[in-house]
Amino acid sequence: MNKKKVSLKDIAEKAQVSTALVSYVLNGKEKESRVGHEIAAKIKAIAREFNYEPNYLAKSLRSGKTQTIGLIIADISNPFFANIARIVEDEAKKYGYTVIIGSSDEQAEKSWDLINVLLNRQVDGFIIVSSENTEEQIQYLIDKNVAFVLLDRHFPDLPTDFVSLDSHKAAFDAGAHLIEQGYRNIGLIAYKSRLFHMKERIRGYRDSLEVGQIAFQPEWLKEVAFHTVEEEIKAGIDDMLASDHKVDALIFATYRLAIAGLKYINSLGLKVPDDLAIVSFGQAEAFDLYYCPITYVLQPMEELGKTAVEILVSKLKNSNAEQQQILMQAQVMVRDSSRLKVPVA
Amino acid sequence: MNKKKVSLKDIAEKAQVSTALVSYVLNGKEKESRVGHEIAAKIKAIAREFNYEPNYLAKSLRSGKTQTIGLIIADISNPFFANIARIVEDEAKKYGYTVIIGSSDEQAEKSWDLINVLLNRQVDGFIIVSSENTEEQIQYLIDKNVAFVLLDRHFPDLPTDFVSLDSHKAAFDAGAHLIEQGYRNIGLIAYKSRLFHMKERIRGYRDSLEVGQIAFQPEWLKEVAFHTVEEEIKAGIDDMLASDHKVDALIFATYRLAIAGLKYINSLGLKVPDDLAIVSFGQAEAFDLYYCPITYVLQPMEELGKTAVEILVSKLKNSNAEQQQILMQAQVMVRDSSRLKVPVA
DNA sequence: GTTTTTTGTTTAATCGATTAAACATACATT
DNA sequence: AATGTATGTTTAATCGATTAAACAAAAAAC
Repeated sequence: MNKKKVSLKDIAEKAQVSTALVSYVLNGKEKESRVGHEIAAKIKAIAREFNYEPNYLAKSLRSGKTQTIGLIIADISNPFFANIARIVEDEAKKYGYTVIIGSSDEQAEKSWDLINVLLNRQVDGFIIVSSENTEEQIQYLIDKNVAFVLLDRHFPDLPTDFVSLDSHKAAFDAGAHLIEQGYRNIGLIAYKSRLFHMKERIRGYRDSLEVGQIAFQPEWLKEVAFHTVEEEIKAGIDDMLASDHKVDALIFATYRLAIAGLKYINSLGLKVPDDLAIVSFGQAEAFDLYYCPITYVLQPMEELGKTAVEILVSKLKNSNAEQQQILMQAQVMVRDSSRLKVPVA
Repeated sequence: MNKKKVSLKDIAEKAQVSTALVSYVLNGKEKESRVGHEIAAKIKAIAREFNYEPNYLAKSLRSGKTQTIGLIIADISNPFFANIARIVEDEAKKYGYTVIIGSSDEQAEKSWDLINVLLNRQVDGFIIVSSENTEEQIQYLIDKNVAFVLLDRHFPDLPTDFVSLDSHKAAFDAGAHLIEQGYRNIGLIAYKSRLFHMKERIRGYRDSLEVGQIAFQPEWLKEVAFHTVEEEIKAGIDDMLASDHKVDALIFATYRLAIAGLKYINSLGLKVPDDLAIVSFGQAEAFDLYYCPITYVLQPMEELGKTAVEILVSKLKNSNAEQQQILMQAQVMVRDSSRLKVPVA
């Protein structure tokens, strides 16, 4: 609906030259194309006067580059991803890229849709937080030779660039921390998922028990389905508490799980950490506000996001740049919810 | 980086016809353009076989429409805006639009940048959550005849479409609710801002006191600057508590303010609601998790977002559609933080 | 005074799709 | 047979920018 925009042609007409000259001058190619000084100055003046802004569509159509990145995440209304999105947005802008965000809701099908929509929109590349069962999508991108970087989650069997968290180490540290604080019956609530990072968190947790010489009890590990989190968490916690090896500490593998779990723990009237110590992945304001601040696994969000953009941009510049596979370290931020266990008298 | 995409021309060559026919057929204009049945079928078959997807850039360049909406918000990492963004994203997709989100950080300058970047990207229209002092930007869009809808905030003096909350009524209700629950010394923490919705929240609060026949005390109202929220809130709460008319209830005008305020209230060891009742704007998970669930002003986010998209889309379809100015009603969701005041013995 | 080189500028193809207008046929009317 | 009307299909301009190649005129070389 804009008033007709100023085009190269308008400037060319006004300056009485061809559009070629205008293009050369406005792209700083006066030297190579040896444009006359006076004409160049004249063109610049007119461009300024007309407030000329090039048409990105035309540029993109010609160049095949849109200076646009597609960011696929699970859900922008989840604080974790919203944070990531913000960081990616800011970082991309530094390199002159615009970001288009799409939420997959952890559904492979939606993820497919997004990839297709964004490819149609000719994004130059993708940053993807993969959902379960999307290996074929990734393979498709590889086959099509589309540039992309996986963020936060990756597939160990696929040869892709990625920037993820060392989930095994993070979960191990979380478990080790609880053990150190005197807890012995430690449960983990994770998602039921084939995703590698989730499997790694489970493995890290179990390894921490093993190193701590604690015999793992099957009922300590609950893997809940994405779409029935609320109910399964309740049942899971009930089960853990009814166990012969009643848990005295609980690790949540993600922020969403922690929110749901803590709500239920509240409703049971359990006191944290006396009745149940807590460590969770994913920092959030909610944790600060809890009556007992929650110990959490701090993920280097800023670095994760920035590095992903960096890698993608360098791939876009040089398509045969070396593959980068980066695992970043998390840090256990100790708060009250995992304070030293008071031995039961 | 994709393998060369299939274009109309490729199909035309394969089918031994001109690109015009292919275009007609694939756009369902076989009838009007009376394309032969066999040829049409052939073209469709080839298109399917080649897995043809039209190039949006070319389409857009020709049509002048990009089927893209620019969404300008304060900060995507703020849950309130992230929610809005998600709703807008989903709703826009239903109409075939893609959304590009930009965060202004409440800074007029960044907002300008975003508008320019997005205009260059040829977005068809905007949905804008305005920052302070951006009236001239809005006026610029009006002058340029760019389609847009203001969301959540609007300028009463500018003739624009908008979808906002009835902030006066919402704040009034919040105040009235507290009065009804027996609180008499009610404070309000708001942003220091010229923005209308903020002024309205303050006015609504004051009107509720007046109707409740409570004499307003200047120290009950704190307007804190955006960039020094933390410190100013602390000072403000200290002041309210030290007052001769010590507050027994507090309203927060936004989610961010509530988070900062509650943290400080926690650290002071005050108990909600016995020492201080609370009502806040903006629902959030954090409120559910608080030891005493927070009474909040429920904004009809879903409807706000959907309606904004709807209005914008109808404007894009018909540029002289009637101007829509919609104020939606919020609802006070009563929880424990504003329970009936227990009279001090 | 030619020929070559340098300097300055224009032409025209291209990216991929859309669409009015022109152009062919075939068929129907009178 | 001449004319009119459907029915199919192609041509070519267009959106706005880029850029190799062609062209022309002036300056340098011999």
